[in-house]
Amino acid sequence: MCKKAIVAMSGGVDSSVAAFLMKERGFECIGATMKLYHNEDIGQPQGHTCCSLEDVEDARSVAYSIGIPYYVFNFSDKFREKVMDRFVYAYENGATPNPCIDCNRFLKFDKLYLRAKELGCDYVATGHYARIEKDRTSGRYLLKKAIDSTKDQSYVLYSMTQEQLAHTLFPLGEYPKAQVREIAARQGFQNAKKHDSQDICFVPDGRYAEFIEGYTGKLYPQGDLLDERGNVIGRHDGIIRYTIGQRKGLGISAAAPLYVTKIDPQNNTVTLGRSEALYSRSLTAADLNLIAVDKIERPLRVKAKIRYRQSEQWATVVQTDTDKAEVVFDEPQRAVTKGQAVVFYDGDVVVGGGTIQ
RNA sequence: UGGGAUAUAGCCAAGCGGUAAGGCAACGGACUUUGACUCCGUCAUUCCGAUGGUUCGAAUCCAUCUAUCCCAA
Repeated sequence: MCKKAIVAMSGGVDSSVAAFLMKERGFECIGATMKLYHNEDIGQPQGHTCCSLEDVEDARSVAYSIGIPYYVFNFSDKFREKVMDRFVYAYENGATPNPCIDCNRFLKFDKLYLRAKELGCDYVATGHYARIEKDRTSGRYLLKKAIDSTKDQSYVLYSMTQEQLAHTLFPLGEYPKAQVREIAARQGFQNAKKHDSQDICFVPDGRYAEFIEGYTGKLYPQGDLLDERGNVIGRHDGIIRYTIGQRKGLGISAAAPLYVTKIDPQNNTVTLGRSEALYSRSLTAADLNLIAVDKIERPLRVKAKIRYRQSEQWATVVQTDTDKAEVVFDEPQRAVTKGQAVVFYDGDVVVGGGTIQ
């Protein structure tokens, strides 16, 4: 008998084509959109968010046209707890979160996966650009980069467990983006020309600091802007508005551009320095998740990424605890930022990753 | 009410008689399924503290005024 899968459908092109491909491959599919938040909660009366009414209608339309049942699941409580609250907490503590990673970890491959099981499904399928393969020798499921390297999303999936990988399918992993759009157009999907999403889904205008203030009802007080020696050189507009390596919006005129080099939530200060002051050679990763191996037995040579869009850099990883690792780069890296993810690669294979401390 | 110096865009600053460099900041755009970085573009046309003067022509020379700084009292 054929396998059964839930396809996460956001209303966008990618997940629509993913659903189509799943159906083509003979899976018994259920289309599902996760209702992650209510627009009132994020101060958006309407508009382009990843689960707006408009998106739900796009997803429903596609599901109907390919002939699969379609549901909307209300996961807003979980999303609030595991994505938005953590997002706010990170900024309040001087870190810079990546909510997409949390959404994958706690919603798509946890909450949605559990729901899939309840509905008798064997798999969760999504429109991510990445590949999953089973390694014959180790018996482990491997997470690999997408064929289309320009769209590869393996970075935001590093937290996936073996069980999750065993029950997840990424039908787009083998396709270039252009071909995905062609398929959508050929199938006559109404969202075939819809623009690629960007920004944080629950902060569609990109003004995340305003979101945090609206969400928490708090105001984040101004504080001192410090130079490298600790001298006060200006005022900042609240610690949540800054991230390591940031140049814009500091308002301080100097001989050379200044960048944020340190954020101190205890003293409510932000330190500025020159570009050269931003480089560091090592970092500590927490929340370590390993995919290709069970444990890093000895110092491992990898290529590592410390942010979503960055070329990989040679590094050596030493596991120091079950969920911790030390990473030393061959070359100093610019703006290593607390809260962002570091992901280790061996060629196309994701070895694992963690959260930068 | 002594002597000296400086006054150019939000900040720093070039310019030394021929019709306002550059950097920083700011703003706009590109890039981008996180925040950044980066890249591209814009940014002194009642004009160079004010008022007069010299000159074909002045931010550039001269005079006066104003402001600020330094030294001496």
